[in-house]
Amino acid sequence: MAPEIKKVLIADDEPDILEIISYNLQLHGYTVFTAKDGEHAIRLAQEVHPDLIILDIMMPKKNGIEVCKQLRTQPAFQDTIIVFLTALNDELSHVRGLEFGADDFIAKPISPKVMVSKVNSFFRRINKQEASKAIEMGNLRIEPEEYVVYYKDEPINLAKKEFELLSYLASKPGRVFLRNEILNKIWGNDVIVGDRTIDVHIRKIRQKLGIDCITTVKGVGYKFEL
Amino acid sequence: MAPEIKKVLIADDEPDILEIISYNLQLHGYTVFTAKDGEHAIRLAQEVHPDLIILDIMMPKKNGIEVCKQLRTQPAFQDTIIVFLTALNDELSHVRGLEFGADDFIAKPISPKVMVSKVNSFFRRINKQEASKAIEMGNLRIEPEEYVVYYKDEPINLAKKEFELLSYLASKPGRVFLRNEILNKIWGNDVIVGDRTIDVHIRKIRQKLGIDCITTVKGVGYKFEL
DNA sequence: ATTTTGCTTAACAATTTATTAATCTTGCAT
DNA sequence: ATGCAAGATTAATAAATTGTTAAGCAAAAT
Repeated sequence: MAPEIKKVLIADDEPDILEIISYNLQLHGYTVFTAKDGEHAIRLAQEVHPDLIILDIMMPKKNGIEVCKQLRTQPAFQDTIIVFLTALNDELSHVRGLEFGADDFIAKPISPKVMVSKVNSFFRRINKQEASKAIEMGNLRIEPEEYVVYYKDEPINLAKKEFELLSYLASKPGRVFLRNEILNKIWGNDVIVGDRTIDVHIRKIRQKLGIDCITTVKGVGYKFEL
Repeated sequence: MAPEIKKVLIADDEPDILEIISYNLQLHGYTVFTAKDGEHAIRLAQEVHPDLIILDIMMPKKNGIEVCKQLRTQPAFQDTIIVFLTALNDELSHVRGLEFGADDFIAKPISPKVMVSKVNSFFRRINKQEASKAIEMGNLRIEPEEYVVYYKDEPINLAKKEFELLSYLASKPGRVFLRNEILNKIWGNDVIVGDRTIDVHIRKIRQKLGIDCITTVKGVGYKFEL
């Protein structure tokens, strides 16, 4: 898979908080992006595709809940972990936040140390999500542990990128993955590869599998379906 | 196998207990790591890969059961022995603990002396676990006790590392072991050896066995299959 | 003390995979 | 129909990964 780099986006309108948290997370190996208001956060998120987004609720331009709501409408942010920074005991925000797709909350004020360990635990959650077990559909079975795909119980060997690509698409059958999403996930959004690279890999997968399970959605991306 | 060093991780929120137990175990040749809360324990565990993990149930941040549950989701901790420290007669914890993958319990309070002998016995169990069970597949039989592999009942002498490597791979046929996993298990996660070391050992195994039972998964690792 | 055995490394060969570039197809809009 | 845009294909090339061999060293055995 692409990056070992763990990207965190933090949005808050207090520069001091941004600075100190950002510094501490960087110390622990995270790549941190900071935004000073809601709109900035959205722009940045779309640019760098963070793995974890931390949003202050009260922000200029667009508050955290708005930002979350808007990001969640995009497929690329469906699985991103989004958490809110809230004042202690702000029940209302909690409720509204969960409605709009937040994954969790962090109560303010928070020490950098606690913040780091919170973030660590979010990433453990992310990893667990990704570890996932065998995917099985019709005659096709994808075994992540074996790094092999079976079609009618016959093993088919895919190369690493091919296997990862197929697994990714098959992780949500029917859902269209944008070319950009695929690049981000499999190649990493800092790696720059040509336009046709994905196509060629898709081609090889189709060829090796011999069955038609990857559909092209022109101008958009690819999806897996039987 | 890798280190003769026996690593024990103890998590408890009482510094005194940590200190006295840790001291006594060290006297008996164990390398001890201590954690003061659940999250700390998880972090440490992932870092040092202890052979035995002792968790107090009641801890800040994350209780022992949570820690256990979380570690057990990771393949690397599937076979690690995890035991709980519990207040005497805490039936409920026992039940829940076993559900979440604990191997055993130690009742508090416990004297350092008893603790040491408990730990000793856990390590005997670990050794027994790792030895003793012969793996047999097709014409191939791996005898851990004898440190010998038989092919069609003809003994084949593998060197120590070769034997360990083969046994490890064969412990889960079909499953791909990452190069890193292999290094961790067979060489130890602190030992640094060159890139080609694994390959050379694999080569020798293949050569000596004469049959093709180790498959390379490029960019990923190796797996055993007949 | 000498030999043997096992582990590691280094250098290079071989193979496999990834990427690009160039050339077709195809569907769609004009 | 015609021209374009987006993908598909293919082959060539680059990059990454592994295989192989030989040699040095250290520890164990003789």
